[in-house]
Amino acid sequence: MPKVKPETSQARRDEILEAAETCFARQGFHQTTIRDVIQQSGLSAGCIYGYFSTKEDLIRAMGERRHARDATLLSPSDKSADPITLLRAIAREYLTDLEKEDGLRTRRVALQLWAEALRNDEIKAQVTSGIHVPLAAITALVQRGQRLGLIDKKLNPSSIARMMVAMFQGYALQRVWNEPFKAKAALEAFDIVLRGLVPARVS
Amino acid sequence: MPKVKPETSQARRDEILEAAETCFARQGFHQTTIRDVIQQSGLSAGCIYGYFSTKEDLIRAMGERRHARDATLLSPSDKSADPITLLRAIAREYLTDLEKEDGLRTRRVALQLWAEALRNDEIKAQVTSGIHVPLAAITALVQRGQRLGLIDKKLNPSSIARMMVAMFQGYALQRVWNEPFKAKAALEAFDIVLRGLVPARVS
DNA sequence: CCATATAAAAAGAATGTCCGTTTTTCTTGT
DNA sequence: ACAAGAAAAACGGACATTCTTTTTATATGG
Repeated sequence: MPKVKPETSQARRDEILEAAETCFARQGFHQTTIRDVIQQSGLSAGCIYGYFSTKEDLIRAMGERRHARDATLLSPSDKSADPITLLRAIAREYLTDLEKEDGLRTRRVALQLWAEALRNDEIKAQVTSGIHVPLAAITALVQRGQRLGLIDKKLNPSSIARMMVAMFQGYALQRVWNEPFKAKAALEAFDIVLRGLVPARVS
Repeated sequence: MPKVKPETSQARRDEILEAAETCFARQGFHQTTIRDVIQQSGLSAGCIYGYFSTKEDLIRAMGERRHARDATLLSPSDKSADPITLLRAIAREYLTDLEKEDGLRTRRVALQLWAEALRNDEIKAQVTSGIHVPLAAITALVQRGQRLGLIDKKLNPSSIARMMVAMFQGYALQRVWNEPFKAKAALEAFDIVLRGLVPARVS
């Protein structure tokens, strides 16, 4: 019974996704034709449709791939250091990743997905769940900081989390438009926020 | 000479843009067909192509329209109140506008434009110039604040401006995805940033 | 260990729909 | 009445997808 080894099959799939990502980053989902993906991958129509039933399916798979990547990026290093330090570590990791050249392609696709989420519920679920993970992590950190007295107890943890995530996403936007972006400067700006979190000193 | 009055002509143009905006907000640029716009507007293909030479042209005009709207929204009220208050006023205006239901349609189109900017240089120019106006305004305010001793002189004004704009844009993203968004909570979070700006007290 | 049969996988041509745009015809304002 | 504006039909091309043919990998029999 001649069936190709699963690892080979998986490799082909990745090959196709890789080619598709290149095309999508360059031209967007809807300007990219299957022919483009064919050309980029060096494969054929029949082959691609063996792995993805439809172009939409390919986009969905693209979303999954991205989702997985970001989930690992923004999850807090589980060390039980103090919350402020951990927040800063998360920001640092995200912002330096943003600065890297090779993350650009990925982030261009991410922006496409953000827009796609407006009209495709499945993509939207991917995108929002991709947000909720870091939201929850940051919220938990802030709460811990409050318990430790490092962060003003009057502040709403989830509002803070939303603000930080908004910042990160906004930076990502500026980055893909090739606006001047320096992780160092962005991190300094993030420190301003951290400074604003500390409880007012009673005088 | 039977030519329609310019005001009528302008009204038609707006009518078309209005219909297009509805379609674009609903389905995105590339899922919207000219036929959709025809149906939505109740006009005809010939008519639309009399006002816009091409679909791309329609998208470009859409971008201009949005650009104009946002330019007025984020420009600082020119009063010479203290910079911190003015920053807060800008944030307040933007965030409450974001909360309004009728701004949603517009912002959905904005997100499409953000993605479109990746592959269309004209749109990209619109988008980035739409950013640079508030960036400059906020930078100037921060500088004034520093001169007045209200803001820590060690901070880089344009980094701060970029951070704030990133925040605003990120909030806009969350908003169009129907994530829970409350202008009040967002403004409180913004106040954290403002608090972080004040110079460290010498003790 | 090689040869071969076989079914999956890939290639490449073919198909039919849909869409942007143009052209032609009709309507309307002045 | 007449030219411009608008409607509606028509066109050509491109695209996603399918279908047919060819190739390839593997399991089995010698």
